[in-house]
Amino acid sequence: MFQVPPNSVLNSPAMEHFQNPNPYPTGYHVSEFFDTSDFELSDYLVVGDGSEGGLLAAASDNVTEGSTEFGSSAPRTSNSINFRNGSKKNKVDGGGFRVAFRTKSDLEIMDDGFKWRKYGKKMVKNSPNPRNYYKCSSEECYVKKRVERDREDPSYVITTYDGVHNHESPSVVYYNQQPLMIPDGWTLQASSSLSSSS
DNA sequence: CGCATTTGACCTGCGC
DNA sequence: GCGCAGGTCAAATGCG
Repeated sequence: MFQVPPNSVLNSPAMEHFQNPNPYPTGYHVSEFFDTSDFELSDYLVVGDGSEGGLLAAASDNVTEGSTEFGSSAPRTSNSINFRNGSKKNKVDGGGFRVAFRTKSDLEIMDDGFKWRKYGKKMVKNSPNPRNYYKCSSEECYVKKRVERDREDPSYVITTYDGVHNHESPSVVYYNQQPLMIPDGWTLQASSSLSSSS
């Protein structure tokens, strides 16, 4: 079931960006933007905001700062799967930050409220599973995401978002009309409190 | 027929 | 400078 993210992560500048203003509306947590009946959100990792070097925060028992792979015990090579800030090009498009999720799911395509266009697929070293590349199909929106299966446990899917949507999700209208539902174990913090607490 | 996906080629950065 | 690996492009293909 859901794990409670450490407050250090929730209060991080990147998470503030993540909750507000986009891609998700103020006050809602990301989990509410996935159909959680199909998968288990187990880990997530904010790996950079695109403006500073290095990791911003790491969450869950399996992720430690300095080891940017989710629960991997495999030795790292210089070019193994990594979530270094900026990756190889040291650049994050789409306005900003990068956040990665590790989710238990049979489905690699999850409806997060945005429309994505696949533009690439690549076999990556040290992993039997291909990595898929998607761009937001909205005009003037340059957010990208990468989706791949966890090589340690193929039942998990790792999704990495690059950037911030500059438009609202089609689902925002729907969610704004719904009563606020918070999954057990999650805390809800308004973005204003996040701002003032820093 | 239009649009999304596939997939091989190409580009770029990094380590040796 | 060279080779490797990740990321992107774009023509071909498939599907509704």
